[in-house]
Amino acid sequence: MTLEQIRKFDVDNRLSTRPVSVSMADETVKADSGMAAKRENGRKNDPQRTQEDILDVATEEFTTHGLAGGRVDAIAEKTRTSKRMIYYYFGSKEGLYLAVLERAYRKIRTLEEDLQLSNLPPEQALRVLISTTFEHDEANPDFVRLVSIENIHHAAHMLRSDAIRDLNVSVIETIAAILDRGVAAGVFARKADPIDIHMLISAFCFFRVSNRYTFGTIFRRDLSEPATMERHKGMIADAVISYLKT
Amino acid sequence: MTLEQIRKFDVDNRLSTRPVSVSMADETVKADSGMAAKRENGRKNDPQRTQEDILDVATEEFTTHGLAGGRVDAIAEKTRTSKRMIYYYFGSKEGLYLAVLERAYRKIRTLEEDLQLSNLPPEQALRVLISTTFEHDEANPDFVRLVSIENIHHAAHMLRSDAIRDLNVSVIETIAAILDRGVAAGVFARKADPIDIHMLISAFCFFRVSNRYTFGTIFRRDLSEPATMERHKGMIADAVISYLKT
DNA sequence: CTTGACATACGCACTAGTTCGTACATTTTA
DNA sequence: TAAAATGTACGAACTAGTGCGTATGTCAAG
Repeated sequence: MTLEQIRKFDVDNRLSTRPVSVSMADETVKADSGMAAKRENGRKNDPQRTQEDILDVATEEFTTHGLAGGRVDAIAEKTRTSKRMIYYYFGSKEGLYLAVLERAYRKIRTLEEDLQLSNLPPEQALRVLISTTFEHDEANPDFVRLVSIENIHHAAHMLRSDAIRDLNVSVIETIAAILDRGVAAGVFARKADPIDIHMLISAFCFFRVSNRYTFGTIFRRDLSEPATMERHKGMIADAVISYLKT
Repeated sequence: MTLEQIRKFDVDNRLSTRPVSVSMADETVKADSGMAAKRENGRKNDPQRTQEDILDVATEEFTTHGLAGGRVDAIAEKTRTSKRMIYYYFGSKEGLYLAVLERAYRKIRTLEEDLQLSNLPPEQALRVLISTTFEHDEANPDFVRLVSIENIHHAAHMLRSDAIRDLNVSVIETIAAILDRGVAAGVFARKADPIDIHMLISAFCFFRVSNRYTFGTIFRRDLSEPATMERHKGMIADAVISYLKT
């Protein structure tokens, strides 16, 4: 009971925004807005680089050991800076974790946006989208890991971040448009729910990466092998499309 | 560096089998073999019940907080016994976690075995199998959680347990038989790999549960709603079958 | 059917080592 | 010189694991 309370307090308490902990929000703005001259010459003070460095190391640590398993001291050691700086910039372990999570989400948003699918025929557009999702998850195991960890924690941290919630909406709109065009053109027989379709695609792509180890151990199969990857990519695309055509 | 070493040492060191820690293996045997008279009357010494009690609480703790996040003291507090007993029976935190994991796997093995699918027509057999998988994952979020946690730890604990590895093989044989019959009967056009098909089914069913929180948060959708469940169950079945028929 | 030796089951209270976080001092930049 | 950035050393709380003593049940001998 006492332990539970302490643990809960710990989590709730992380809301207190430390001096610079908000700097994550305008990070990019800062970099663009004028005085980024420090980075060029090999001077010393370089907050942006320091923060990025910390985030890189922290991502690695958290994705490998989980949130509770990740050690702040271990992160500090692998950084070119000190533990003091982690707390200076991110306020707390949870603050750091949240920053890692937000950065991971921000990274993928950009990738998903510049897909021009509206001029492709529906079926082909869907295949491109599936291909992209597949390759994205395959190329970003860190992201997959973080999402898995978030789920273990009931998405508690994601709830606090408005930024994260608003992201994947665009994917749904893209899918919805493709489905509508497909039905209108008569290539898709079924009027499916776009979120369901997104889930069908996402589940497979995500699972391949998230459950790589247990699945690989049980069935003694290396899921990262190129031939296997190609076969799987084709399978999920065929499955989705044949489903929509039925 | 030092921290890493210590952590690794910690993990490796848990192999040492404590006096009674093997009792998990012949747990059922013990219970059946004669003197189980203790349990009936409300006497005091009751190893089986104590161990079960500990495992119940530990399952809850680990699935909620992860392996590193789970606290032995917290488990001990919620048990009707003491922390000393946890170490008496399971040797270490990792030992306890492993016991939890094994029990979870053992539980599902029994369910999967008594499915008589060989006399059903292929398509229907597959639908029943998919239905079963779907409902199993839905009904056992603890199991799903544990597998997710195992993946974060690179399936390190599963590797040590021979018992776990040998389980899911039967599912593959079942699927292989169905696919063969389907192709022979001409209802399935495609000669698919049974492990791939298992993955396609498993991924969706698993993802619905494992990513419930993040998915629910992003798309504001409650995946445990009956109507949604039924729709999803139908979707994955239709997708798999239409894929095989194409 | 007692009695006593012995093994198993159990609990209190403690320890050694971590782990997050911070107070204080110092340097760098503007 | 003020403000931002950084390093060092330390502490309070937590956490896995244990030493030691007690209770409970078993079994064999008297």
